[in-house]
Amino acid sequence: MLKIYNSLTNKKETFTPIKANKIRMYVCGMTVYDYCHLGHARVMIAFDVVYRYLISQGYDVNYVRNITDIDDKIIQRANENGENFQALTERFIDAMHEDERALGVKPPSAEPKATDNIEEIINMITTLIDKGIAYQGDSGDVYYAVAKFADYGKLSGRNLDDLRAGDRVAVNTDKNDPFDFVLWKMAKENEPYWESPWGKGRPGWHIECSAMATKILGNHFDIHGGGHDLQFPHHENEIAQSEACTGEHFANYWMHNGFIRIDEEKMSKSLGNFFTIREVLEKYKAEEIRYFMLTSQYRSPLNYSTEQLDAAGASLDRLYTAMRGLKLGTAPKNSSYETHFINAMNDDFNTPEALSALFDLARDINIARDSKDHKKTSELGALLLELANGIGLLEGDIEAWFKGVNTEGELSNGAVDALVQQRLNAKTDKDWSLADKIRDDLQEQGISLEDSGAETIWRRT
RNA sequence: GGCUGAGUAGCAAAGAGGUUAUGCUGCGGUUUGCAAAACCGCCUAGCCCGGUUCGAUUCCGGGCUCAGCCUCCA
Repeated sequence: MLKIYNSLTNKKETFTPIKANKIRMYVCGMTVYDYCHLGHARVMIAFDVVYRYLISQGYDVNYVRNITDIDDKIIQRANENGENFQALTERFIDAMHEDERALGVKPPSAEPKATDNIEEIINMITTLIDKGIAYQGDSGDVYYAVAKFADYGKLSGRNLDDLRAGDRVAVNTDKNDPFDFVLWKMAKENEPYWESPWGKGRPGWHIECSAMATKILGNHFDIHGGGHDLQFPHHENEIAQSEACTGEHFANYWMHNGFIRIDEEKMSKSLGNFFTIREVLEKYKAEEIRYFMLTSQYRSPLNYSTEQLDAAGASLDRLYTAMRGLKLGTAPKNSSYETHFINAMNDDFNTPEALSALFDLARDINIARDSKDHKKTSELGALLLELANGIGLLEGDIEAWFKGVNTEGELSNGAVDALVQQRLNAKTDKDWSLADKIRDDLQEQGISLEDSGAETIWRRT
C-alpha cells in the first residue's frame, strides 16, 4: 500500500487515486532561460522515479510537467543577448531535453508551454474577475485578492497574519494588499505581449500552472509536485486560483522535493553556487548522478560533493559486478528482496532503503555464483535488473559500464583484449613474470584485470 | 520575528520501543601462482537536558545547532 507524504497535511497518507488505476500528476517544470543545474536534475529524477514506480505498479499515469517560456527573466536575458525571446527559450528547451535524455529521465506524457495556453490563461483570469476575486490596478496589471480566498495559506501552513508579521514584502501601492499577486502584467515598451481584455500584456507566473493543469488534467487531480521552494508562494497561489475559479478541490497530494546544496547551502541561480547538469556530466556518468540523488530520500536536502559522486560510482561498480557475465533467467515472484524493495518504495518512495534491497540481492548473487548455483544466479540476476530498472538504474550495457568508450590516447578495447590473451598464454606456460608484467603495464594505463577461472575480465578504472 | 524540516558512526544515509540497515572507506581472514573481484568477520553511532517505560537513538517536553520558505527560484 503506497503512502505519500502530503505537504498539505504534513503527514504520510495512504495514496488513493481519484479514478482507480488512473493517476494524474502535475509537476512544475523549468523556466527556460539558462542551462539546467543539478537542482533541476533532482526534480527531474525525483519525479521520474515516482513516474516509473507508479507505472511499474500497474497504474496508468498521465504525467504533465510544464515549461515556463515567458517571464521577466526570459525577457531580460533575451534583451541582454539581443535576441528574440522565443529563440532563447527554444534553445534552452532543446538543451533541457538533451540533459534529460542523458540522465535517463523518461519524457512526461505532456510538456505544455505557457505561451501555447494564453487563451486558457485569459479565460481563467476572466472567471476570477467575474467572481470578484481578481481586480485590475491603476497600472493595468490584474491582481488576485488573496483576502477573498478563505483557505489562503493552507498548503504552506501560514495565514495572512503570519505573513504580515514577516513584514518583508515591498509596498506596492497599485495592489489592494501587499500579498496580492499578479495574474496579468501589462507589456512595457518593446516587451513581448498578447492581446487581452485588459490590454497588451503577458501572464503572471502562477496562473499558467493553474490553467495548464486544469486544461490537461481537469479541475481535480491526484498529485501535484515541485521543488520545496515552490510551496510558497507559487503552489499556494495555484490553489487559490484554481479552487476559487472552479469551486473544486485542486490536487489531493502535494509532493515537494528537497534541495541540492553546496557546502550546506541551497544551490540556486540567484546565489550563483550551481553546477549545470552538462558540466557535471563531463566528469561523471549520468547514472552516477542518478544514484547519488537516490541515496537520499527525495524530501531530504542533499549536499553536492565529488566524494559522494565518486562513492556513487563505486557503489554502482558493485551492482554491475554482480550482474557481469550473468545469463539471465526468470525473476522469482514475491521474493523477500522484492517485498523489501516494494515496501521501501511504498513508504513515500524511500529509495535509500530500496537500494539496500538491491545490495542484498547483489551479495546473494555473488554467493550463488561462487557456489556454482547457476539457476539461482540467473534468477536473482533477473530480479536485480528488474528492480533496479524500476528506478532507472542498471539500464546501460554492463560491459560498457566497465570498459566505457576508450578516448584518445587510451588503449582500444581490442588492444586490451590482445594483451589479455597474451597474458593468458603466459599463464598457461606458468611464465608468471611475463603475466605480471602485462598486468602491471595495463594497470598503469588504467586497466584493471580480474581472473575468474580460466577467463580474465577487465575494466577501466 | 512567523512558518517548515533536520541533527545517526571516517563519509553518505535508512528503518525499527528490545533482535546485522545498506553503500563507500579502513583493518583482519578465506580464496587466488601472486593480485583483483568475491565471500566471512571487525572497527568507528545516534546534539544536550529532563520525562514516560522493565528497556529509547526511536515516544513526549525543553534547550542548542543547522537548513529552507516568508522576494525570482526546482
